[in-house]
Amino acid sequence: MKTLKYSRQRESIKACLMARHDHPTADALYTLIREEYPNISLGTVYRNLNLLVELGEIQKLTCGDGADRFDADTSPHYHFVCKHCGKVSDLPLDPMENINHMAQEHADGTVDSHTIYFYGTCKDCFENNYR
Amino acid sequence: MKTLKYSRQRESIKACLMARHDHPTADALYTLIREEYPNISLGTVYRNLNLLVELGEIQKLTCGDGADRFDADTSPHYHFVCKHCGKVSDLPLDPMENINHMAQEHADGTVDSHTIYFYGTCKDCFENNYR
DNA sequence: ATTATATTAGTAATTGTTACTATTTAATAA
DNA sequence: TTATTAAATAGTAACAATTACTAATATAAT
Repeated sequence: MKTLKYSRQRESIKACLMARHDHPTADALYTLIREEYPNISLGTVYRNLNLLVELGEIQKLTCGDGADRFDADTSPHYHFVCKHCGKVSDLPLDPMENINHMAQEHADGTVDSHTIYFYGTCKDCFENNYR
Repeated sequence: MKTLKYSRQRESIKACLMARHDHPTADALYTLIREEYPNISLGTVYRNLNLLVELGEIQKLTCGDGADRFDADTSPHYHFVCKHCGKVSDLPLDPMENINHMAQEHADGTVDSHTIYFYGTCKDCFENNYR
C-alpha cells in the first residue's frame, strides 16, 4: 500500500492555509509559499492541496467564480460570497443538519451532505459604491 | 447602447435547454444542437448561454465537478448531486427564503440570495453498487 | 435596396488543473 | 552509517473548460 511520507512543502502549505481566513486559491497559496520556498512548483501545491482534501484535513470550496478555493476549517459551516469583488468569507451560522433529512424526502437517492453559499454585497464594496 | 438581435441559434439553444431536465453542460448542448445546426460553433453555445444567464432567462449551476451546467428553470429551487456518477437533479424542496435573513445576521455585508447543493448517492448508483 | 450593427463559425488564446519524468528526499533495513 | 526502497519534488508538457478574436453573415432599421 501507499504510505505517506513527510514533506516540508506539504507542511508549509497546510500551515500557510491554517494561518489565513480568506480561503485562498491554489495560485494565491503558491505565491505566498514561494516566499519561504522560492522554487516550489505549482503542481506540488495542487497535488498536496488535493491530498489534504482526501485526508479530510482541509476542504475545497467551489463557489462559482473562477478557481477553487481552500479552507483549513473542516467543520461544517457556510460561506458568504461577494458578487462584486469575489471575496469569500466564513458565515458563522449554525450548520443545519436537518435540511439533509428534508431534502432526503424529495431526493431520488441518499442525501448525506450539503453546501450553502450565500451571495450578496460585502461591506467594503457597499461602502466603495460597488467598486 | 447594444440592442439585442434575433438569432436562430440562440432560440434553438434555449428551446433545447427548456426541453431537458438533466441540466446539461455547454458541451452536451453543443452536441445536441448540432443535430439541428450541424455547423454551430461551441463558442456560439457558450456565448448565448452566458447571455441568457445575464438576461435572467436561464441559470448556471456550478456544482463542483468539472463543467458548469445550465438550467432553464429560473425559479428558486435546489439540486441533488450524485457523488458517484455526477448526475444533477432538481430537488423539489420549498425554497427557504428565511435563511437569507438568518445569514444576514452573521454576514459582513448584504445577503440577497443563496444556493444549496445536496450531495449523496442516486438510486441508480445505489442499485448498481456505486457503479 | 442600402446601411448599420449584432451574430456567427472557425480558430486561437487563456485559465485552471492534472499528468509525466528524471531527480531528490524521507523512512527503513542492513 | 550506508544501502535500499518508495514517496515527493521541480519543471515541464498536456489537458479541459472557457473566452477572445476576426472576417463573413444575418438581422433590423432606413
